[in-house]
Amino acid sequence: MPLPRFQKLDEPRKKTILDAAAEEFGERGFEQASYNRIIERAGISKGAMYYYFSDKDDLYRTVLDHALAHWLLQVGFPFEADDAASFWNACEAMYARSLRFMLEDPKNAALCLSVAQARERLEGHPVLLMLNERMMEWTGALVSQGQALGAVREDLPTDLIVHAALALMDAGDRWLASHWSEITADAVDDTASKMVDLFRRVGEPEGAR
Amino acid sequence: MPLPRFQKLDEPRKKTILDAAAEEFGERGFEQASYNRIIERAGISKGAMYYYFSDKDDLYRTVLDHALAHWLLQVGFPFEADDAASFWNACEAMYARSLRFMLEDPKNAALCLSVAQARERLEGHPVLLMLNERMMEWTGALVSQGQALGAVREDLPTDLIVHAALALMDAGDRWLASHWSEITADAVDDTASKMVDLFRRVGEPEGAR
DNA sequence: GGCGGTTCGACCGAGTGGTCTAATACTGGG
DNA sequence: CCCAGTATTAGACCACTCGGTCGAACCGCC
Repeated sequence: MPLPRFQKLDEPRKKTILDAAAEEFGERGFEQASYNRIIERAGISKGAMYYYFSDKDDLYRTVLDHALAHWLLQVGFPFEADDAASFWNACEAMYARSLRFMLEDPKNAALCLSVAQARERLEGHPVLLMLNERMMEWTGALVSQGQALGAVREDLPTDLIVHAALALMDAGDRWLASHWSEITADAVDDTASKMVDLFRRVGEPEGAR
Repeated sequence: MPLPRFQKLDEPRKKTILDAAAEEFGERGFEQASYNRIIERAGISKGAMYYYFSDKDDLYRTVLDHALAHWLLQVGFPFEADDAASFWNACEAMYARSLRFMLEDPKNAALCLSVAQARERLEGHPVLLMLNERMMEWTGALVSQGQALGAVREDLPTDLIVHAALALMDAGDRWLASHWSEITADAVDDTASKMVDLFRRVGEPEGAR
């Protein structure tokens, strides 16, 4: 919710500002990020910045909104499954999309990771907590769908499965990050397949294979 | 590495100071923690604090050292395994100890979680990074032991397994934290068993059961 | 009295998020 | 073409917190 004036800005200017903010917030998180430094990075004056955003909070929300929108667009869809096998295939495809997203847009990737961090710390900026809750609901829905298709076990609390799934996802991201240079673009599908196998092991009903 | 004078303080005074610091650092992490606030909490003057610790960094290291020492003592040992089955049993016992540690000493638990956080963010205070590296080496050794006993698969990169294991552990802690009130002391073993089953699913060789 | 170890808190410079005024750029109407 | 009035920009300034310093005071002891 930037002040409406911001929307009227020409595209490159908007991008410059949002990019600078995304970098700073991504690198340091909300608290540690310096509004002054963002202003400096964006090559804009303080007055101008406060003319477009009411405060640091406002800018943060705007930047996160953008990143999340990108993520949903690029990763979340399509997801179509009508039996257990196609469910796991769809997961694999989605995971591969997620990897590509991280690879090609590290700036937004860092922001998305900060959402995961809020989950890990159980605290953080209210906006992070809210996004994280949405993320968990979204994952919960996915798990339920899997259960309905017989792809996911039902003998554990759903929220435990959700936590485990998200944790594995983060672990994968982290492992990927520490092997960044070795991951060529066409190794993505292979990696996704390996990772989703871990998800299956955790999530599949006993003796499903 | 507090200044040697600190060691000569009487026990309750030391405890007051370290507790205050552990709380603040545990709640907010190194950067966000306020040295001034710790001083206030400890009910001590600034001059006295700087008389015992050379700076914020020094205090942080000291506090983390204490917490880690406690953890190792209470959780790390004993761990004895001479075949696949006893390996997983030992894991279960260790996980149960870890749960008890978290339950009965939330102050230190929060500090230990901040180490996990450094892993998740791939950055943080140098001391956190170092501790985290030690933690990963330690887990890596555990995985190797498991592999030697045929309890852990060898078809994945070791460090991926380590990342996955630590992630599942954190997920368990988090899930536990959000069900804090429901966990009675004697439910610990049951929970540990459930959780280690997840570890087994991820870590065991194909078709081991 | 004087000495060393200890405690105190005023003070410092740097950096924070945020405000405000004055100057500038841009607009449409006469 | 000029001018009034609005939209935009610049950056000095504000109060505050931060980690850290320092000289004075205090205390028990010889």
